[in-house]
Amino acid sequence: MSFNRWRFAWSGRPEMVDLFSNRFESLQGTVVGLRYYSGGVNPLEMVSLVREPQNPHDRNAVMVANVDGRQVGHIKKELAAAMAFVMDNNLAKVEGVVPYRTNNAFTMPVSLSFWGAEENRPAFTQRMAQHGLKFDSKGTMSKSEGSQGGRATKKVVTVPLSAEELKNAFDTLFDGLMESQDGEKEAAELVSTPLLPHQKQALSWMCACENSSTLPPFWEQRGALSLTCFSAKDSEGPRGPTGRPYGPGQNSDHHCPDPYQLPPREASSCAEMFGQVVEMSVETPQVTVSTDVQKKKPIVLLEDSDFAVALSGPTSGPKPKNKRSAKKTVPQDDLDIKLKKKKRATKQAILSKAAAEPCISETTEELSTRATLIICPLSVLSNWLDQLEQHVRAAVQLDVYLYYGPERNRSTSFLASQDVVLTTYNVVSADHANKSPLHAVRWLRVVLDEGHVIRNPNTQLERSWILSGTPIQKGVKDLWMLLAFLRLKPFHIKEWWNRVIQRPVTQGDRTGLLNLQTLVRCVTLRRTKTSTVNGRPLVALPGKAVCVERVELTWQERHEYELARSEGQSTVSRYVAEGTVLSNYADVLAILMTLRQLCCHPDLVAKMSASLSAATTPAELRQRLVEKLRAVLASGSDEECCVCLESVRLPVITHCAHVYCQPCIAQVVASERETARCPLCRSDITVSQLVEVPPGELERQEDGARCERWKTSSKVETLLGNLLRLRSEDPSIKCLVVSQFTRFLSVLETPLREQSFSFVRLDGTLSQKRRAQVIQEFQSSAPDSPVIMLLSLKAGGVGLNLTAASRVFLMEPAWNPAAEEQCIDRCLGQRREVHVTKFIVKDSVEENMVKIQRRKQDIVEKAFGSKNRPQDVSH
DNA sequence: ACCGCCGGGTGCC
DNA sequence: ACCGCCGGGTGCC
Repeated sequence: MSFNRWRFAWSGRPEMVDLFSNRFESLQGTVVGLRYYSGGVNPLEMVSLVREPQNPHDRNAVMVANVDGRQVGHIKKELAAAMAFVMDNNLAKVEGVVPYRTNNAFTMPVSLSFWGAEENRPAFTQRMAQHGLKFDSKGTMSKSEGSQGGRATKKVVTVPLSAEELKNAFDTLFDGLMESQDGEKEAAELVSTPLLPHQKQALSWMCACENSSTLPPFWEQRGALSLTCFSAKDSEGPRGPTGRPYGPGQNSDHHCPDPYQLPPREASSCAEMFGQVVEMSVETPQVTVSTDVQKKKPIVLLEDSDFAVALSGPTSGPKPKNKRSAKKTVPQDDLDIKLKKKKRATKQAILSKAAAEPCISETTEELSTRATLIICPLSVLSNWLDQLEQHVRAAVQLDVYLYYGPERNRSTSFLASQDVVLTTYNVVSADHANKSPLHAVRWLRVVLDEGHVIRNPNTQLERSWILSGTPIQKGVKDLWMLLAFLRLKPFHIKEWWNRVIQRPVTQGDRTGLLNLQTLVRCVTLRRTKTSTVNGRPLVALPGKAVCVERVELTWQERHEYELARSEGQSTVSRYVAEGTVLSNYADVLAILMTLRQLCCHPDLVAKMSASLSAATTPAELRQRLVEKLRAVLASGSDEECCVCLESVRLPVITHCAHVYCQPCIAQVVASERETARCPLCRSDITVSQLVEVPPGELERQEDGARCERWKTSSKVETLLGNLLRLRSEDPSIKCLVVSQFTRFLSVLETPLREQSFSFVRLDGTLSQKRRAQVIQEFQSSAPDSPVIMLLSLKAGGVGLNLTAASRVFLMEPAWNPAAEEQCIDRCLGQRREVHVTKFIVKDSVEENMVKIQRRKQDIVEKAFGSKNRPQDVSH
């Protein structure tokens, strides 16, 4: 995972579970009443503690449940009385682990840990003391209850992970998966395209996932791993109604499940706990971006074998509608799902054989089907259709329905009769408001493409897969969403996720990290473009020929450029002499920006007033800052916020003239206790001093620029020459013209129109809908379809697929070579070679861009290092 | 539960 | 016999 993506995962606060993060105390208690309940617990397993305020026997009752949610017993009443107060008043959260089992069939010990906000500690301690539970300074409980306390609390001393170690662990979290899978499975007959070895492997793995009734190693080895805290199965099975039934006054509080109401469990409930993630392509950590950026190649395999029969269980309802083996395989070669490639993209799929939820299935009347539902972003819909079309044998009648558009067929029986139903996230959520037929069908399988976008996982599924290139965008918490969707027991319950993964990981606990790694390794398949199978690369990419075309400035352009350069150079020299380069970094960047813009077109340069230090009054300073900020924005450049390393959103500028996203810098300020400092130059900053651009000003700037008479530039002419030549050679060739400066794209529109080129423009300002339209137009092979796309480097988002282009013109070098690389990859259809032309102005800043880029990265990393290591905050 | 606790039966040795 | 002791009934909250 990339540096930036994991940023919050180890920077603490933002991902902190909640306020319940300080361990107050641990004590040993007793679980009683075991003989009345069926929930089993093995030694060292975790249990959850649930208040039962409605319990007719004791309003203080605290119920104990195992990982499966089955009731184990109750906390002994004296202790329950103390816990009830603590829990009801939110003084602390309680977690239980059963340390060992006695040979006593009626009670068991439970080790309780209390977690709460520090300010609640006194109230907590006092209350516990009132109930005769006192804690000494060592944090062990003295008095009552704990006659065997010594055995229970084995304090494990761990050295917390450093931020660096955590980061490395995250970076490699998805590495090395599926190293030793050696099974292969051929595609079904209906697939016309032969599978590559790694596809057969993945297919074999996926089938195994869907069919398997045995536990993945994760569960089997739980004793050896530190994930010892789970009961994979009810080892004792349901005890049946041998105990006394609930009395007549029993109320049906659903927090208190009545074991006698539940249908008997399948012999092996562990079969339900099962899930897999397939990761499809890889990224290199941004920190180590180098020239040999890894190739990315998304892969998707779907396979539907005849396991429906094998899997039929009590809740599955009617099974296969016929014996036609509808198998679908989409070889990766052409499946060109373009991901939300932020810095680099990773593609993953997650599968789970969803649990048969007894309590839910009785409430809904749903139509079971053997159909597969595929949900994806709109932009890749056509990809799926294409791929199905392309790889399914023509003679086979595969019912694929596109559930999209106002006329879509909402009949549940119709949908259930399909083999594949394709739809988009937007349709699902729009439908959801009403009564969605999608939710009324019990799909055999659901596939979420770009699944990291899911919010509310409520579908009922037999088995589900998630494909995602960016399973984690902000932090580990993102994974929870996916696990929840998959019903990956027990982690779909927030409590277990928090206890086992989230809190330990955010607190730098090695065990937590190990748990996370184990979990991920067990449920994910990762495929990267550089993955090898039997020592051979998975994919041979078609080449891309990159050539650099040097651009000579005209005499007049050179004159203007040199003026700006010498002025900038003297400014920088002065900063160097003063040793203030760092604190004037924004100025340095601005100077470089101006030079870069001059290399493209003089109109890109925003007029800027003199240095900030010339400002005397606060109002004047503010005005200067606004101008500076506006200049940065108006250029349409890809200025990055160095907190999130993304393009700046909601830009604000500090008094030290550094530009950040408003939320990012606000968070920095909030997280530093005393005085907050600018991550770039360490000047003191406060939120109130942050300056935003007054709304509306940006537009005015743009309008003003447009009034002037259009003029050309050397770079524009060079591009135009290329385009005209191409058109004369082959008028159907499609080109991408890529720039970081949206204003440059605007400049280019004029000559393109003059020369009657048919073109479209794609930049960050387009709505998602319009964007999809533009892409579709450009991808069309109709004779009058556009042959040129003006593309802003940063416009890339989910599913940008521009395979129609065979030529790419990069108008200027980017700070971040990976961004260029990605942009090029987007149009790499696997069919033909792509020609890439980079324009570089001779004897200019552009030639030094790569070096400058490195230096900038250094500074950003330093800024980070000091921010993320608390002990360094004071220098 | 091979416990603790309760409460009835019982009562020199 | 206003006790001790015995032994059966009993058992989460």
